[in-house]
Amino acid sequence: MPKKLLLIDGNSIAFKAFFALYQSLDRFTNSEGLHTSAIYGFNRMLDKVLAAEQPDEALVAFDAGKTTFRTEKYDGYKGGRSKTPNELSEQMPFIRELVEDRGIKTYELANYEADDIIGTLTKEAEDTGDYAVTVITGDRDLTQLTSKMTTVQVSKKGVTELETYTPDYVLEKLGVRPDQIVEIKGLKGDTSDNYPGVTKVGDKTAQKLIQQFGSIAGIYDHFDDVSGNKLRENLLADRDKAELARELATINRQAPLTISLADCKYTGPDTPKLIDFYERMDFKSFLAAMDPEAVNDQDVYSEIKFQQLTAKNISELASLDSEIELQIELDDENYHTAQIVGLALGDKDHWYATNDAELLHNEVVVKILETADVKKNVFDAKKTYVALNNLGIKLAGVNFDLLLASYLLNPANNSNDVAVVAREHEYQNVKTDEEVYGKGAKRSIPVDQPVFLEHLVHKIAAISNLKVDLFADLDKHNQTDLYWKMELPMALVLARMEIAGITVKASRLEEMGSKLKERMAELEVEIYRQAGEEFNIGSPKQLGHILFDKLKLPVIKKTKTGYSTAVDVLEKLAPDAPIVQSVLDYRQVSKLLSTYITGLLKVINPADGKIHTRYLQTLTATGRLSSVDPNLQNIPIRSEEGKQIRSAFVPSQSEEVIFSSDYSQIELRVLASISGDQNMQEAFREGEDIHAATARRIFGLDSNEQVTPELRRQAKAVNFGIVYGISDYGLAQNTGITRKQAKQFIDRYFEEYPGVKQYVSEIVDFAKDHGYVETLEKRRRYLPDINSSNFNRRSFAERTAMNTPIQGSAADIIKKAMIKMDKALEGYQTKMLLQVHDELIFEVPLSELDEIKKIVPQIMDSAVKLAIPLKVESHYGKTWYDAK
DNA sequence: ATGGTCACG
DNA sequence: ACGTACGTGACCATT
Repeated sequence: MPKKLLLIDGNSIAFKAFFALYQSLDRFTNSEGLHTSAIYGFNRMLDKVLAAEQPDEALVAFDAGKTTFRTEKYDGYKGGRSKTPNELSEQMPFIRELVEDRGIKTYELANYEADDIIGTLTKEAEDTGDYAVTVITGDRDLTQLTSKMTTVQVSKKGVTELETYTPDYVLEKLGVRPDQIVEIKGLKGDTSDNYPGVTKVGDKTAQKLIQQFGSIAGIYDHFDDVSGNKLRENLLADRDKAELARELATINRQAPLTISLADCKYTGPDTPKLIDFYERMDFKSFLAAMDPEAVNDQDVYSEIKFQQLTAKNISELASLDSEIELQIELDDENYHTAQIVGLALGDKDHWYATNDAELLHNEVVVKILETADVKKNVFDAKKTYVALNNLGIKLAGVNFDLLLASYLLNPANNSNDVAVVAREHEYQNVKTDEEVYGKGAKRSIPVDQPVFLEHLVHKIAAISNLKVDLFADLDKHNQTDLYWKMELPMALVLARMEIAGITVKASRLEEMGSKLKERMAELEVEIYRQAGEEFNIGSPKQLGHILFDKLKLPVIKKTKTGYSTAVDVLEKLAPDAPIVQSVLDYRQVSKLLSTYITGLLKVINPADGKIHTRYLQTLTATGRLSSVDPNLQNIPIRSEEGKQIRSAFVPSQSEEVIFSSDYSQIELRVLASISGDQNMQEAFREGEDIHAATARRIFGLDSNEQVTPELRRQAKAVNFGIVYGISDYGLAQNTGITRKQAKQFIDRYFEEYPGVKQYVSEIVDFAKDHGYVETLEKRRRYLPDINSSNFNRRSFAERTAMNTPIQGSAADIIKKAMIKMDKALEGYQTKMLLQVHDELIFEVPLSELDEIKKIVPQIMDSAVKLAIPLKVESHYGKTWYDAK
């Protein structure tokens, strides 16, 4: 039996694998943001080939670098190729590691390509005699190595699909012998490697010539026999090119290798290393194939023993550990109004579940829940607090919140489904709610079925299993304080605010609503009159038809689906046609009516006349909160008509006021502080108007010169632009100046604020090196696109790298303030009700007003110590509208 | 379900 | 040359 030798062209297979999976590039990333598509494809190929070949010796050859003996011969060799995408090059070191962990030798040699290494080794094998050689490549050129002893397999689409070349197959497919392939290539050249052959000679002519003459030398030896004048002319003119091309195409089979076949023993995988590698790459299917036992424990949905909790066995709970897992199951997302439909709790050895919510009132259960010394591990602490509070139970002792921890580790892992989060962290033994309850209209909770209780138990088991790992990961990220001192206490503070709710006067909204309805009817008539027909004004499609087809107004912007009718477009058209202004007015009124009048009226709780929003603590990428059902963070303020909505937001008691404090310019202060820019810090320290100060600087005004409102406006836009991650295009778009002017402004800005310039470039570098950015309090955001070869994705990631530490640190600051505030307000009747990113809103009894006026700004000011002071402004009044 | 629009910081 | 300002949620029309 001849020995089996397997030789693989590493670079070309990596390329093929990468582009085969290019569509799914985003699906193949590990938890650290590394792309893994080519690694994955490469490994699929290895699996298949190793199984098929069972080689005695194996080697994967790689290209050593850009310059080789071929580039010395011909400058342009492989010139004009676009750069290897970063998403691929970042994977190359891992492919080598993979290959070695699988027990296969890797090799590269300066000045030579992988082809030449493979060619030289096949020669050694053939000279030795007793070998069967298989070459795996993505490059057809290697088929020239085909011989009796050597087969070449070229990957087709999908990488694992291989086309096998034997000498017979080469002859059948290309019409020439393997050793003549270089002759063909000499004649026709190679566009992908960027070298020319003979003019006007392609596949067909080259094949005919070589079949007739055997080689390029043969053509010129018997030149008289060549037919066709034009062809003869070209052959004569391009003889040098043909000979050079032949040389370039020829694989060097005498490369000065420092290894030989004896060094290429295939040893099989180093199993522990390979398992570790698969784990780092998040390759679950490969892992499962390697180590089915480890997987059976974890990766398959398996039974968990539990008891149904009943009035009879409920006393057993008293003997549970001092640390338990707890899941309260609700019938609706909105935990303020939802009903409890199930409950699971227990410790590692004893799980209990029930669909009888009444059992929550049992004194044994209440005692456990309200005792802080019994630690609770949950999924979504805030939800759990509120749901239990609805029953009058004050949950205490929350320890681990799987949702919160997962969000802090990576804010992209923020699903509100236990199973989705658990799977992110490699724990599989739990199903999603959708898998158990169904989705959409079919969703129903099988309250009377064992599957339901089983599902709940699997949830708490997941929480229990992930606790140690996630705490360890938080520690690795230096996020222990972020979790314990900021986010976990925050959950309770937010729960209190949501439960408190804000009183909204329905009568006031209704009164405004009827006026708006009248106004809308008037505008409707007016618009129909000007359009000459009736149509649905709320339909961008129909409106576009009226404005641009019927009335022939100029088209300024298009959307994917048709004409854009967005405000900035309509504002440009308004001077030309009165109908446009009417449409703008109609839009404003209709927005107020549907979102803020009807919308808010729908969510006033009839029991207490209040609105209870839900803050989503684990949603945003930056660490901000968001607010839903309803969103109370976007109540109108910019237009007077809209601002009136705020007059319906009132204190819950008479003799109280709405009190509001906001951070002034918090994001720019954060920027001044983290960038260390002395000029910007000075402006803040001197208490200057930052936009005016910026205008002075970038427009070079003397200290006694007035900053005009226009200059201030422009400077303000630049300040905003910096915070958003500036680009000249974006700034121009937003301010209506030219892109060139925008660029000048930005350049001037960076000259005047050199610290900011340095910060911007350093933070982007940091992101490129680490794959993430951090806020003041170590909140982290991963930026998988930061090294993308796609300009758009990369640019977006770069802007995000600049913006996230600013926006996120501002979010950290107000969160800290809120936690301190909650403590400071103990013993007061004053209640913190709302948070709107840089603003806190309270209801304050008049009797406490004087004190609150001092306490609130003092706490907000001292939330963190920055290089420059924070500034807080406060207002109050009878309604939210009047707190200005 | 998705896209357009518009409300907020 | 590429074609964008950062972060959100609700409503409506359309598919």
